[in-house]
Amino acid sequence: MTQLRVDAQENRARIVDAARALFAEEGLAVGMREIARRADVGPATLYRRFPTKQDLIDVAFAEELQQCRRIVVEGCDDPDPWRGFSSVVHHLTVLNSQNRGFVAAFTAQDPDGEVRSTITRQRQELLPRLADLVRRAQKAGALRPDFTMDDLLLVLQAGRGLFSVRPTKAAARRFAEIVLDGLRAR
Amino acid sequence: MTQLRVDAQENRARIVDAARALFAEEGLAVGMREIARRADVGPATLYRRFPTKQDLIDVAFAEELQQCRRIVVEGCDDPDPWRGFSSVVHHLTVLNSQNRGFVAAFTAQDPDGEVRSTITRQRQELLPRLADLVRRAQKAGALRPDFTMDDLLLVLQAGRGLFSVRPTKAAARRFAEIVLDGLRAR
DNA sequence: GAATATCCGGACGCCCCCGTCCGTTACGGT
DNA sequence: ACCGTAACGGACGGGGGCGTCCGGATATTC
Repeated sequence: MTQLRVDAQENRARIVDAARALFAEEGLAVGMREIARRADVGPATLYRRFPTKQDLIDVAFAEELQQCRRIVVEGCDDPDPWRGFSSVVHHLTVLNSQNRGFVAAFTAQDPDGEVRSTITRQRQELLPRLADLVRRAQKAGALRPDFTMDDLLLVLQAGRGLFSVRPTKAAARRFAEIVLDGLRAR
Repeated sequence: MTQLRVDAQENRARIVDAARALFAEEGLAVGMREIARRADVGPATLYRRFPTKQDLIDVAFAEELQQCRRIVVEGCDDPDPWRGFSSVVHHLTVLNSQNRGFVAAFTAQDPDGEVRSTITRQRQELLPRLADLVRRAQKAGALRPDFTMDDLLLVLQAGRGLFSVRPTKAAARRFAEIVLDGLRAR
């Protein structure tokens, strides 16, 4: 791929924008057609740039992925492990609540092959870091000792349920607050 | 409607069973066709008995609705309001986790008319009771004073997110435990 | 064992999505 | 200004769900 023609670049950009918006609002289940319509582009153009929905997902969530990465890295670098941990939970919960598709994309296993989408790779890098953060927070006596990584995924997954009502940031923050109070060591 | 012919009764029963199973496993979005196939019945037969999906939902969730009602009533009758409250949260969370469709059906507003499905009526009866339980638990100093009914719905909605992973009872129980620890007054 | 009302399900027309093909448009280098 | 080619999108065949209709099958009644 040398260089796209400028009109093609514009179309590609509009497609990515549309996909971002629709994935965030409606989730990953939106049809390719709907994305194309929103981008004001024919179906063929969409498929030409992104033969697979996964290709589109990878590009559309690149920004969120960076954001996610920043949240985790910053949390892990915090000298106070509990503050780092609660910051991660808080921010990831809010991020989820603002983007219906992202957690789905982040959590989804890619079908049994070696496909290894960008997102999968990121996940594999971030999870061990989080596990370490959890360990440190527990050692510091701040995080309940029976906490496991499964619990973390549990909480993040639960955040997805918030979408059934209204994806208010306030609601997400409140939820994170309650959960974090439940996770603190007594 | 006088009395169904016995073969028709059998078919109706199989339809309800199929709907119950599919709603629980897949959610309310399952197609009428799929329900009919699972019940080993033609589409027309399904539509003859249940012209609307809501009709089918009402009948299919009758049992869960009773169960839900029992959970709430028993919780409200508990002389220890915190024990009652936590029992409600715990059991409703587990109930949710076992049934993808139920919370959706219970939460859904019926479209702006006076339709008033059975489920809607139940909800309108149970919510005030819960509000009272919340008030008593707070007065007893067991439930965090800033708790609101919105928080309760928030938590129950969040429970729906658990379905994205695996609807284990254990996971649901664990989630309820964490949340309840977060809701307890300090 | 017929007569009859009840009930069944295959089939229909409609709509929408899927991924692809190909005739047309318009960009960009000369 | 011209031309080669990248890029476009309407249209296609296939598949599936929707709610309904109607000719045939079956339970019930006498």
